Amino acid sequence: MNSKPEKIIFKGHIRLALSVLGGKWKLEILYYLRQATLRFSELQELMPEVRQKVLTEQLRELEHDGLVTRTVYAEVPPRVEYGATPYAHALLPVLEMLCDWGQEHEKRTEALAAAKEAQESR
Amino acid sequence: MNSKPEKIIFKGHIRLALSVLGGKWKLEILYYLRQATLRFSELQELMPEVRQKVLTEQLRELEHDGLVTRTVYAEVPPRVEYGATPYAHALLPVLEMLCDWGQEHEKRTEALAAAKEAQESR
DNA sequence: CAGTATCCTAAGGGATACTG
DNA sequence: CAGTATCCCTTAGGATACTG
Repeated sequence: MNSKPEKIIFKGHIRLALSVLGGKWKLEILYYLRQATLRFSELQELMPEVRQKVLTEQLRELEHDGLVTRTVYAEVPPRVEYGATPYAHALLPVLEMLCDWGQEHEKRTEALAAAKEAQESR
Repeated sequence: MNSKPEKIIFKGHIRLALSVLGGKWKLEILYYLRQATLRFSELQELMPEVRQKVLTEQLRELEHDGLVTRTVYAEVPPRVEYGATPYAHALLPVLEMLCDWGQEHEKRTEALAAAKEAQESR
């Protein structure tokens, strides 16, 4: 058996992950679905900048990739609820880290900008 | 002070992170630079599918966002080395998790496909 | 070696309108 | 309510060629 401790990351795996998560709003959707199922309209309210069409598309793709569940209630008016699957939940820590990093990055960028300004007004 | 334990993720932070890491090859580049600095040509060999122009662009953007360092050695022929900054290193755990997840996802997808086939030949 | 300079294509989304 | 159906447009990234 190959017991090489070397960490081998197959390019394919990053690429695969990116292909699934690459949509502009997918991570955000998953984040909103992390704890509760939400109706389509609730997601829309949370993300007003996203067009219905696009939101639907992204949800369909996430569903296809097994990250969200879609439950249709045969009522009038129709009700559709979206939830996160276990596979999506496995992604949450990643999301949180990404977010923390984004926060750090923001701080850093601001600090840099401030420093630059100070230098320019010198 | 606001001691609300509630986890607030500002949309902006995911979006910010995505805007920095969104390039098609950026995560992969960062991965290759995780341990050692590499020359431009070495990166090219590692990622033959990426055109020079694109590789250059992605590197420039990463540099601009403070994720990679670019060192030019005034030699003939020119030598340029790229390295990862501490900010990039803070991202490595995320990368690894993403990768692991990609691997899981692959397995799952294969399992699903196999199951489907079995059912169809029934 | 490590780039720029052009040109071009594909596709992910955006905007608006219509419907079961 | 929760979608489809169109049309359109930007832009990231690909292909090829040229240079300090």
